[in-house]
Amino acid sequence: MFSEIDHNISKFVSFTEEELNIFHSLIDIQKVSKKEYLLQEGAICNFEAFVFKGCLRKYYINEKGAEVIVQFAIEDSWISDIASFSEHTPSRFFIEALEDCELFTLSPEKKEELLAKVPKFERVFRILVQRHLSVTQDRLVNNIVHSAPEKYLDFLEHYPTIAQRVAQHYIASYLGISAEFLSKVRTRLSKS
Amino acid sequence: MFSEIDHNISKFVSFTEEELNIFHSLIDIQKVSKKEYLLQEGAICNFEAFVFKGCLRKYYINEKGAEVIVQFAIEDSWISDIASFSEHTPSRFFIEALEDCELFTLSPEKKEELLAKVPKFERVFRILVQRHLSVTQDRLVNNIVHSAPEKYLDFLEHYPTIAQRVAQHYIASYLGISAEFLSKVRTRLSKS
DNA sequence: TGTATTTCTTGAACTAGTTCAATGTATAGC
DNA sequence: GCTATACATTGAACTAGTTCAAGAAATACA
Repeated sequence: MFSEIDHNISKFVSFTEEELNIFHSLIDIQKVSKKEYLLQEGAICNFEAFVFKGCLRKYYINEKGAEVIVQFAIEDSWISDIASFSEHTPSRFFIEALEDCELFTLSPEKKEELLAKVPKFERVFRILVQRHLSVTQDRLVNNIVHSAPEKYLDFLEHYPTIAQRVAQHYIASYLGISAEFLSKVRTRLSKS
Repeated sequence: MFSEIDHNISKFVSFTEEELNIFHSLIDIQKVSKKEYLLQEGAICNFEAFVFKGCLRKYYINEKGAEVIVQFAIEDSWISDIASFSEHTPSRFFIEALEDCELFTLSPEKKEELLAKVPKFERVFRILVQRHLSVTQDRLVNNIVHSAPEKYLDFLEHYPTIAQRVAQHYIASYLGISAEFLSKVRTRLSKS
């Protein structure tokens, strides 16, 4: 049951049985059904969640009232609003389950407790954030420079499983293009 | 001489005199003249640099041969290529001084040494990366959703000093719009 | 199984932003 | 102070992407 998350954190730092037990005692299991929300705008995000089953989207509503998807999370990935989580400020984001999900969650208090008891976790979280930053920077650059077809192909390459699991208009929102145009891009691509 | 950098890291964690001395003994001072490069594409980034004087840009060259600026760094900010730095892989980026600069730099080896001697630094670096991630995420979202005038106004608001210090076509590149269009946007904005 | 709802496609009219080329304006270095 | 070079502006022609509206296809679920 803990094998996926143990594997995920052990990519960077190795832990003893004992240390992993402490970790396990501090994380909670949470189930979220499809269409349920893990986080609502205005709430303070009190978790860092590791997905071990299911798929979620994180989005916000812009000034024009449109949803803008900023992240999809599937198995073996983490989702949270770090700014809200670490500074205890209200979130701008919604996190919604797109499928029935099973998650491990860590609260700010338990995270501090974990860091106090097993300081090695500072390193794990630093590296996790670092990787997340690297991915976000790539995505930013990708987004600034590439045309819609390029962005879509890039998405397919990076997230082939997500592309099959979520509705196309969600992908359009994630890529920052209109759903109609994505559809046109797809037919154009399939003709070549 | 160390006061700026000490202040920068002490925003998150407080240190004893002793700990700061260890830190100071491990960082190097480096001067870079205008138009000189701190990092070239293909090289392995062997530093995390804190700018205490001057201004730099980080960019890469895309498939079409165009420069794409991904970051400006001025006083009191950090610049590096984390992916290359932490995984010892060749960088895709150039980092060029736009003015004469003075920096503190930390090599991967000395960073490890610092973390070993003063583990509290894990926390500092985790929080620094976390903040950087937060800023990058905002920028990404901003970029996906906003029109050129909105992006430019947003830039002016967030980085008023940079806007005055660097050439306009660099700002255009950072915003992901053409230099000509930025010029048109500016005249349009000044007429209202 | 049938119906409601959500998702996807297509076309026509439009808009934001690009590209290219030409001209004007600063600035740095000698 | 002059000249070369880098930087900024403007206009005209173009292209990528949007918006709106309507219909088709897929899916969910009672």
